Amino acid sequence: MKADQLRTDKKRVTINDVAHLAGVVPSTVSHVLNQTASISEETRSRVLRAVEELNYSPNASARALRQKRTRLIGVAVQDISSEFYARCAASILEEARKDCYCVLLCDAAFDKENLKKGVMTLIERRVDGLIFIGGGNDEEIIREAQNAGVPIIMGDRHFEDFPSVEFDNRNTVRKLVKLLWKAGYQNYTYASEPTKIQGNLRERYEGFLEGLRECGASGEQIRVVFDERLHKEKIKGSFQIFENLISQTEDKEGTMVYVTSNDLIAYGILAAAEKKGIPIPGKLAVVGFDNIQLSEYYVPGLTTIAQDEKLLGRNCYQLFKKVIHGQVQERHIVLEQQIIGRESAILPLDGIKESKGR
Amino acid sequence: MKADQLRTDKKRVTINDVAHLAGVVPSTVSHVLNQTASISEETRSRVLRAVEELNYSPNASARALRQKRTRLIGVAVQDISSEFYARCAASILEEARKDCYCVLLCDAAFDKENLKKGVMTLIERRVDGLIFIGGGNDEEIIREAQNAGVPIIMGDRHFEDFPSVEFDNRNTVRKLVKLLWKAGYQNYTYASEPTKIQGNLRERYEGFLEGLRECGASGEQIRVVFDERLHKEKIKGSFQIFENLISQTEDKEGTMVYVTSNDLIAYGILAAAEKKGIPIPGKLAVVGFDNIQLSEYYVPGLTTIAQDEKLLGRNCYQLFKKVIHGQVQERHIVLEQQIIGRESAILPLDGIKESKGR
DNA sequence: GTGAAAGCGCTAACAT
DNA sequence: ATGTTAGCGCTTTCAC
Repeated sequence: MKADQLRTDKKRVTINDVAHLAGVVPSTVSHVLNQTASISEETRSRVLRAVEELNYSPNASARALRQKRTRLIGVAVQDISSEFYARCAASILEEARKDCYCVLLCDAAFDKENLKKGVMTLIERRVDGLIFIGGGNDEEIIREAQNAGVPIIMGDRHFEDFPSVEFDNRNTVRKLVKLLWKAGYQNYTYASEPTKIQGNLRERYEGFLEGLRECGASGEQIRVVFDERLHKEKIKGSFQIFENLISQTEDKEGTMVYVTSNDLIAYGILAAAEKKGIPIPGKLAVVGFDNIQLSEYYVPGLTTIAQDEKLLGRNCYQLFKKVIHGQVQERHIVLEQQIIGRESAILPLDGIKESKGR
Repeated sequence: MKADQLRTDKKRVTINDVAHLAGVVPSTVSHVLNQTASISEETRSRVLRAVEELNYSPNASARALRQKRTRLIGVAVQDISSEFYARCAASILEEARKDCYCVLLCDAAFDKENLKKGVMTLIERRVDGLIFIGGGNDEEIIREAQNAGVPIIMGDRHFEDFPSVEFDNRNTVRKLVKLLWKAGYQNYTYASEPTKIQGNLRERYEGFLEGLRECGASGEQIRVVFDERLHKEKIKGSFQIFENLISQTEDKEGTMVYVTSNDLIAYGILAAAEKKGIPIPGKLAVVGFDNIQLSEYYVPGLTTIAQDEKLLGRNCYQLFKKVIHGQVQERHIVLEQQIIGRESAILPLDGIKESKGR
């Protein structure tokens, strides 16, 4: 036996076996199973009995080859280990399951090469569609899929005119900043991964700046920290960065509020602050992003921005279905985010949701 | 156009097109691409040029149909949204990618019906193997896959004689309890999802009881809480449960230590304790399970048990490869867990890892 | 209402 | 070293 040969050689039951047992011809079995022609009730039940008896399960590869569609959908995420992406994937999986679509997952793990290799494989698999969740700076990979004729959907992201489902990042953060200003915060630090790669991160940052400008904040009141370390191990990176930086804020008059692009980054800052014994939210306040499960119960409760991953996933999937059926009305869907006020940063009560949940 | 018809009808380039352009016959192209025969350097380069020029990408369905193997692997998890399962999946995805295997993910989302439907679809897809991570009480589903002839691997789980990769739950918890005893804790509460479904949870619980028995603890010192609410929304459920229960511990002499089956459950308890103003770890101590990313930075740092998800995933994948190649030596792999002492429960220093990371 | 027949794109055994 | 050929399991015209 060759080393690379599988021992999957066991005979599987085919449509022919079913046909034979039912005393009909394969195409009849196919028609019964797919309801693609009217079959007499008698033959129908004979066929179904044979299917049952042989425990027949149609071969999806053969079907795909013939039908020129696979009922496979590719989902490429930046990092399946992070709660946001995992929830997006879960949502798409849920929709797909109802539909008998299968999901081929591609986890870039923050690495462009991984993404490329994964997407190329998805193309070979002839996925009926490809949903990119997050990411950026990967035009070449998208082109590859585009040239292969794979319908593409962008989730939590925008790229050229590809159909997309996005959150209203800029406006939400602008609104957030205004609330913070109204609450009396004077000094602002924006803490995020570098924004060059991901457009949605850039939008958030711009919303941050816009909001402050509209409030009339001066340059001295604004500090910005972009750091590569905030990409992968966000908490650790954040803790390391702010363990040093944080002391500087103590000199300033008024409270420093940290606006971050991620709850985990916020936790790193909180951890650093606790270590230094800085009172929260008195001398230092923090706002996260994503509203992960823990954020409601962390002490202090984390003020953050919730994104409905389930809604994002569902919309991506539905957009995909529309695209492959050639019925696209609206190509760009924008979803609202929700500002959630808790203890880590005090927000004025009007207009935002106070969700303590307890 | 029929409603159900896709507009994927665009002609894709096939091996015939490549052969034609290169002036050879399809099988030669196949041989070049798969290195399955020796081809003269000259034809080889001609073929490759044609492949390049036409941007040819082989059709995986056709190949699968012919080869009777799909290079598809199914991964079924209990809940992709939780960090543990997501990391396991990420690890398998990483291994599979290197190998040009694709992963079809099935997320049960804690629902047996979901699992069943998902697995049936995976069977139709003719996955070369199926890795179950976690779960239980689903014999019928496993049988279905078994009868379909799909090689099965169990991860973080044991079922009959199926090849498996597990953690040494019983011994780890036994060891943990002994350390807690040695540290002087007198009162113990075990907090977990019900253990009927998942064998590994049962092992942990038994390790807990064994450890305490060996230490000579009396029945009055032991309390056990199994609750359905700890399955899905673990933190919320935990908080709700212990918000009431926790007060009772204040009457007792000595500190109550909570041994839990999950970090999130531990956080629910911590949140409840903080709300009640109970000093940690003075009057109440907590041990988690899984060592999620946040646990190192939470204040107080969470004493917990780390499981190497990457190692689990890798071992599952490698076991799968061995199984399909018919070379299985050891069918059951047991991995060590790691007890990590932090501030939420004090452990004696000897024999365990003090991982503060800062 | 059912059967006959072709073919989706690829690989593998065999022939040359 | 390359070409010929058959066929994987299914669907889908097209006859009857």
